Amino acid sequence: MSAATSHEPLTRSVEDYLKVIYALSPEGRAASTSDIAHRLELSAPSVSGMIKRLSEQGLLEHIPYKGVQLTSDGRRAALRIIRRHRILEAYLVARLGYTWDAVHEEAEKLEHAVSDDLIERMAEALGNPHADPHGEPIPTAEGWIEEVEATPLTEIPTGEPVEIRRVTAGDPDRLRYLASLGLKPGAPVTVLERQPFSGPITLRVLGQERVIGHELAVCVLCGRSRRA
Amino acid sequence: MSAATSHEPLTRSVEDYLKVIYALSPEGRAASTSDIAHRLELSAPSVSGMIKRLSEQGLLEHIPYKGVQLTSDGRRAALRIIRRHRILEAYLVARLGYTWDAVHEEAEKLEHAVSDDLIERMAEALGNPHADPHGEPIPTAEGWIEEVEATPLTEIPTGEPVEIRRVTAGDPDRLRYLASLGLKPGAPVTVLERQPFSGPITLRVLGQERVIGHELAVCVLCGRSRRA
DNA sequence: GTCGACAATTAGCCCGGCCTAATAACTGGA
DNA sequence: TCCAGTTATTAGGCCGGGCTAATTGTCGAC
Repeated sequence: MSAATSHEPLTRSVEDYLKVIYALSPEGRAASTSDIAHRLELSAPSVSGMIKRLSEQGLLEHIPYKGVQLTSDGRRAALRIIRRHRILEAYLVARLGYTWDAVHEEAEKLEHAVSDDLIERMAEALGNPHADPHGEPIPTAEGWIEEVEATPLTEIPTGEPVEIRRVTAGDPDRLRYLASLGLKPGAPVTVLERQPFSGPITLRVLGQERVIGHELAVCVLCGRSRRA
Repeated sequence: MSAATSHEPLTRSVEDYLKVIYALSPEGRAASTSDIAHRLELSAPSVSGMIKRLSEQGLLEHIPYKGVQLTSDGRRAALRIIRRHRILEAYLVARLGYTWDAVHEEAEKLEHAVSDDLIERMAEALGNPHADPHGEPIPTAEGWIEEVEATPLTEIPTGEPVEIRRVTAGDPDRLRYLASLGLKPGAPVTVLERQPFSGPITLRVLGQERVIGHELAVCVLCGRSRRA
């Protein structure tokens, strides 16, 4: 345990590692060194070295040649950073006129610099939102995160009216394009037709008929309309 | 010149050095290694080393054993950081409910992380203020800074109505105390009496008579009321 | 069961930015 | 004019966090 419990501030690097490890290890599965390296755009040996340090600090569980998982301390730290990131994104859009395609980069830098106090003030100013502009759930300050179940557009049955919950594209160009079609969280859509073999999908959104490719459609996650 | 013109991003450390060197070298005078070290709470050899690197990068003019001065590139960079810092302070107070004693620390970290874009959005949201909550002038994006002439309360003639321009205390406790007396930028004050030998000063502010010590009074800079 | 492909780790290096200890340069008084 | 004290710089080291090259594990195919 030792260092794990003591609250030495984490470095920027460490925070980035924890974030991607969280993203790469859904439900207790382990993240591989090379996946982490790929996500962070670092060499595998660099990641290997950091993994060793972080497991010595009690933030990771490492089974050599098998992968890593966050410990509960690591998970808590990761969720704190994710909370910062998503609140920042929400604030930038709501209060400073950013568009949803531009916030990620800015939040990526700020998340390492803001104090908890500032984050809570931003959250409060926004009425404690529970999702960021892309529909990603915002963890609470206590480290609880809502599990949003949502289905990619590619798997929604035709004719069933659904609502967009999350858009998982990161690339600004894709986000701008999707927004131009009205495909943003909260928008009601109905899949009209789906071509086989990863073909295009025809849908109705905001009264318009639209066709989008498979690659984009998998980023658009939907669920039944919340308020029935 | 070389590196000076190219816009490689400056590190956090470098930005801090430039800021304090700017603060320590008023009107072309040189800043000494030990003064810089003291302000940054670093050892003198560390500063010596950094000075060498920064002058090689064209940000400083260094005369060994004599001191350093910012080059025009260095000055431009310093003013950019100071702009960020002061706009951040202003924004935090105006939009997120911070008090003027709490903003410095937060801005100190954020100034190294925010983008120019974000800073300009904040400035615009505030109507492009020309001073931060302590009355310090905010440099323009082009690197011009207003020279505010102001006189410490300790030198204001008795009986002359003046207005507070700047409060140069950094310590949160002092700032809170001054605010509790109404001694903030913009407040009209009149010195009623001054005791000799750095003694206390009696003044009228907001219709109240107050007595403050010499040490605090030197931090309160005043000028003739702007709008006559 | 062995072999090859590929993933992961170790070895050894670099750089930024800090440190202490040792040395060198100014400066003001005797 | 020289010496002491102060101030600055050089020497040499450490740590975090990257890198490449070399080595070692793992595992599926034969």
